Amino acid sequence: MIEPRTLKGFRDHLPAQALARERILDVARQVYRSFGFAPIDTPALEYLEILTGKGSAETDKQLYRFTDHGGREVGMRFDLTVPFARFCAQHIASLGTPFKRYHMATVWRGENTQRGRYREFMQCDFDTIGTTSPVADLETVLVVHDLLAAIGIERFTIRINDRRVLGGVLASLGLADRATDVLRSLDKLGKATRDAVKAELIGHGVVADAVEKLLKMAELSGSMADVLAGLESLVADSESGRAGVAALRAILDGVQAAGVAEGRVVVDPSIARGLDYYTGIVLESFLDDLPTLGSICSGGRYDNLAGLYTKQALPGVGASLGIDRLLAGLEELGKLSAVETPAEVFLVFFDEAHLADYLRVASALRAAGMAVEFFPEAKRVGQQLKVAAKKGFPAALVIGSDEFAAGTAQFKNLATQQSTTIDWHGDLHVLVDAVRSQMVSR
RNA sequence: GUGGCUAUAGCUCAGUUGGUUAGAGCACUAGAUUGUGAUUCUAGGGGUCGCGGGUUCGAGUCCCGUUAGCCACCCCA
Repeated sequence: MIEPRTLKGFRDHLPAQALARERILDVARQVYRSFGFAPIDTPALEYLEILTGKGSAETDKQLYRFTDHGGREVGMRFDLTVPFARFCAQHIASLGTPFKRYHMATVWRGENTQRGRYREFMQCDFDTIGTTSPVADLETVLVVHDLLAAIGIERFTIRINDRRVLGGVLASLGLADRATDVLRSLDKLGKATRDAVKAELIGHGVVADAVEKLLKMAELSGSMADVLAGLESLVADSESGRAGVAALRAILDGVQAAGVAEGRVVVDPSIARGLDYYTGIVLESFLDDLPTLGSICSGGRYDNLAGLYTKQALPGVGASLGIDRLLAGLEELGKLSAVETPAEVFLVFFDEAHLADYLRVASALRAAGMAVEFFPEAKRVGQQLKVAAKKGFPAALVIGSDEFAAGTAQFKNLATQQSTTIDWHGDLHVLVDAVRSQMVSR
């Protein structure tokens, strides 16, 4: 016998989890579409050169790669951004700009696993390309907000910053050439201790005076107005830095105008993001009840998405929801439902002689838009109800020979164990209407 | 990829300085009960002790390796 097992970092999804996943995917699809983003898809496999071209040494290491049967060097996509860049280089001429798309698909990274970190996981990206409008930046933040809210997360925070602010501060400190290292160190504030970050910065050759200024920047706090004012004074001598602060201010004003609750979107000068292609706003979002999980939805603005594949400059802005990390978080917080069925009505198979009647009833309910599971075996009623309750059906419909004779049915609320009698006199329309109203008032 | 912790039934766990045939609760199956999820009672299925070596008269227990999970680094969703 072969031992059944799954690869490290790869997982099976049982119904309870798969239902939760699909629900979030449905919500994401709905929110993206509500802003006019259109769906696309790309292959899981790409020519290796497409994927390795822009990647850092790190992503190259994490790439799943192999030689296919035709001798081609291929790789599995490790994010949705790089394939999208290739996609745009090939198709933007026929799509036109600005172009808004969403893409929800599986990606693979051969890195070490941890809580909320897998080797196979799904990303739900959306991007607006071909425009440098600040409205697109604002809209990106609004989409993330609406998405997390629509998923039903009550406590979350979207943290935004602007690379130009960081760049301005670094330039004024003469650290532009060490930007990546410095930003990565600053990014650890909140996770590592202040002294550890300090030591790391000094290790990067930052002089003590500059270290203090960097920490002062990253630790700016108070009202949003205070933070923005603080940043403004730090970047006073940098034109792009001032532009960055203005952009952040515009986003805060915009989300307020759009009716986003206070505190949901905040400026956090320590948000840098490791990815070095970001050039404007950057954003990360966190579950307030589980900040150590890491960001569940991140993104930002970039100047040139597809420079490796086309001469056409394609600026854009977008973000990505990490649905598997989010699910790991929701599960840890006990916010995932244990329901194992997508159906609402469990139809008990009571009396074998009435099989045809059960099939008619089930069909009528389905035609009316209800999901119905008809139990395939005429086993004991108690057993069938037990199964139904365990799987989380909200309701069961019990119609035995007595009920068929009397033209009635028992509608059983499986959560409260209470039954009500439906008089349908053999008229399926009456039965369907009654079940529907019972489901609603349940 | 580097380092640390962990692994016994479907789940949660017990298992004595190494000593007979590895246990409990819950869950599951059948029956008491051929018309209703509980309770009770009866019977039952299910474990190569993650896997592979080693030490020993004897290993679930000690040692080494390996796989997986978790944690830290790194990076990120």
